[in-house]
Amino acid sequence: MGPVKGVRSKRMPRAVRERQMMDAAVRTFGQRGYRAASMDEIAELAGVSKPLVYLYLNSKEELFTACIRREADALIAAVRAGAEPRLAADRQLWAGLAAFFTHTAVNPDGWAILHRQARTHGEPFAAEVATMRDEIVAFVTGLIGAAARETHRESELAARDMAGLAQALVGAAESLAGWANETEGVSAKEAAGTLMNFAWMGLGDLMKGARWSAR
Amino acid sequence: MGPVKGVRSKRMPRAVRERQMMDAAVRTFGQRGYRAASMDEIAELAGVSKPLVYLYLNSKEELFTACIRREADALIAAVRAGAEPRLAADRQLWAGLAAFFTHTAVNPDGWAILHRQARTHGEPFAAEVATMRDEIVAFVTGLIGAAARETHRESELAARDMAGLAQALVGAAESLAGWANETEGVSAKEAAGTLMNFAWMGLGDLMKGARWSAR
Amino acid sequence: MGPVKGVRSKRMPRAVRERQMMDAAVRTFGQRGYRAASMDEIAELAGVSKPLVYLYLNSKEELFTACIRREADALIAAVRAGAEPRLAADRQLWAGLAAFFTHTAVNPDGWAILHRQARTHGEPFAAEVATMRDEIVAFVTGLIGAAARETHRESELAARDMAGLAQALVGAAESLAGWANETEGVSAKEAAGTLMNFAWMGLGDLMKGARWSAR
Amino acid sequence: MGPVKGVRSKRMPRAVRERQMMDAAVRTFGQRGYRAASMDEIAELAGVSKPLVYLYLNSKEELFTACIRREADALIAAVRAGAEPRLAADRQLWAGLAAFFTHTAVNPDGWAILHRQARTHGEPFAAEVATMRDEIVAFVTGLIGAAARETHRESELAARDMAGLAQALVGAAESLAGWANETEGVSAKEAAGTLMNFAWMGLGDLMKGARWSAR
DNA sequence: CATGAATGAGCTTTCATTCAT
DNA sequence: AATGAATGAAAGCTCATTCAT
Repeated sequence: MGPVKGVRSKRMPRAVRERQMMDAAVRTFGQRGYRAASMDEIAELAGVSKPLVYLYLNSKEELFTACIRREADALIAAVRAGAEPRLAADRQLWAGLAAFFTHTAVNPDGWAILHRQARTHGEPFAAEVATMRDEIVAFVTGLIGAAARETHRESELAARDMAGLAQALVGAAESLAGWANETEGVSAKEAAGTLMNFAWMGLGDLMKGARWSAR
Repeated sequence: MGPVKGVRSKRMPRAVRERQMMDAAVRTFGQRGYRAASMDEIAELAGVSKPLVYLYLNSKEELFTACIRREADALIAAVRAGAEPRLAADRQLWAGLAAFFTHTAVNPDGWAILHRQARTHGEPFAAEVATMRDEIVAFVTGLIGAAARETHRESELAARDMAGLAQALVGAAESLAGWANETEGVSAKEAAGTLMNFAWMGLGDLMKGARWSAR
Repeated sequence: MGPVKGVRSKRMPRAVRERQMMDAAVRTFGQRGYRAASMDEIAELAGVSKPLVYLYLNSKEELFTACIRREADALIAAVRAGAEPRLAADRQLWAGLAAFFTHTAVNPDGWAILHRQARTHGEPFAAEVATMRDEIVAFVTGLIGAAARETHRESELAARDMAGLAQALVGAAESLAGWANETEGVSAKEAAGTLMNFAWMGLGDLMKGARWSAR
Repeated sequence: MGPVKGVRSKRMPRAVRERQMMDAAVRTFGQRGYRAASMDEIAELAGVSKPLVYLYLNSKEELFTACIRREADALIAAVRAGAEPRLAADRQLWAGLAAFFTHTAVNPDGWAILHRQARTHGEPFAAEVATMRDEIVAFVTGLIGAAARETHRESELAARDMAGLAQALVGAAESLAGWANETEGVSAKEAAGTLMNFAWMGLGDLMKGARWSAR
């Protein structure tokens, strides 16, 4: 089971300790929020004394920034790993969404930090996460453009339209991530399916009985 | 000109004073966040002494809750007022979205409280705003259902599907609200149009050149 | 006897409280030094809570600066009050020295702040007290010049020589202040007499053009 | 080139290591002050780990005391070496002063420790440096007595007067040391000359029995 | 001989909240 | 109706000091 959280286990190499601290910080920041989280609590959860946290991570601000970066990188990596580039664009989108829902479900504190906390506590942090979100939006925009080219020789979608659409899609995904994690029995794949139906087919078509499917 | 903010003017009826305090609180909470906002700052901005804030609003927590309620009610009212019930369901949806984008653009501090702060600072506040969001989701779900009935005798959309779709739609709207407020020259109606295209027509149709229009 | 130090006596006008705090701060800083003095100790000695000290004096740094200024002003005022301008220059100097020794004897903590602490704890504070010392040096330089003119039509003392002499005289006075305060039974007037013997008889010869030389 | 400061070089004899540490400590204490200097900084500047500093010097307090002693001994030695006992008393005094000004100019951190820091941070340290100062004052008192005997068979200077004069002279010297080190282009010999003018010409008259009086 | 890992204790500062008038 | 005066409690951060290797 590894060392029990909250109990001091002495003399570990720095890298290990640092990981423990970051884990504790992500959990505490995710659940309490940046301001409400105290360094005392983080240190206790990590099973170390407060000075050690400062020795390794320097300050609350730097610690939070480090958490944001770690979680952002992990999320991006998960999505990219999910969306295999050999697939068709719409299938890539579906797979990316599924990976996204899976990752956020498995890693709720990290998701809370990125989605809620970082954007609520001042420019430096918000900028950090905005960079990551922009990366995802760009990724999605690229997929939409690719899909358009695959489907029709001459797409009628202007660049600015695509940006708005990508914003809407990402926002919808973020919202569904919360919903899926809270609603009993909604799996990541299910959520991804719902969103693909919504995004790809549109409400109008859905009402006529049309459905998007992986093939 | 009315009483200048930040300057003490004596002896006003309670209702007026209370309004001044709430205005100051919404602005301060919206810009600083719940924790970073200090009662000192709120009192000063309201032009009253701190004990008076406590006399009327009891505590920081209650004050924040009161702000959430006031802003939530105002937002719901704006959306309901926008979506005239005599219109067709899709037009109602469009009108409601336009009203939503307009209200959030005009009232950014209130929107920040609802969208960011309340959800980030603990259950009691999150629950408060969840209630409002559920109300909006229910409203949207109702519109989707109505549209389905208007269009086809037997809708194939199950209740649970509709809930997910409504979640996605509301999330997309929230995301676009931020995007529209930050992006130069994107009006509320434009944002509503973008979202209707996305939601009603779907990416698939959009690529074929189809567009949703108010008529 | 007034309110006993260290015991809380409630609800006093701000000016009174502020004076109590400054008194406590001068005493604590003077005896412990800037760094070793804790705001806790100052607050306790002043008979108030720590937050009140911050409310009125803002920070440890500002509090220390305020102490320096207050004590510097008091010392300058004491010396100026002692040296009646109607007297001959040498008598003015004697009177000023006597006032200086008296003030430092009566006010040892204030003197410790100016002479020891302020100069030992960083530029901002050192600059503050340097200003005052320069004022005193200028005052003494003026007296030396006046005495020279009174005694001999054409003084042979160059400006730079006088600056050095004034530095030496002030340094000697500072040193004697410590010695007189520590040595049993040395009064302020006695110390002033000793220093006048040392300084004046030397100066008197200098003014006649005499110089000591290595051979 | 010798080992570069701040870089670890392994396995040196204890005496060498200890010297490096003391050098680093004198510099750090002299520039930052006793409290503001951190053992971390000292260890880093010495190029060793903190535990080694503790192993050799035991504690911050002992380290500081050791610095005071070393610098005091060095200063005394410099002054004694300067004042050749074969010379006449006034020339001895001049030479001693010149040596003093030279040593403090060359060794500003050591002088800061003795003159400023040690006297500012509590009895134990102040006592340490007071011993050294007393030694210098006694040395000067001896010179004054010798000069008096050389000049006049029966000196009219009582012992206590001489103590006061020596205090004044030493204080003047301390003050001039600061002035000379800060003022562009004032050499040690020049400062010694200024002080001899000030002091000796006055003392010369005193020895002839002259006295300044308030009337 | 030498150090990486770790902490107890203390400091400055802030804030929500109340009392006496 | 309204406020100047005051505080308990806690938070971020630093530092001298020690252990285990």
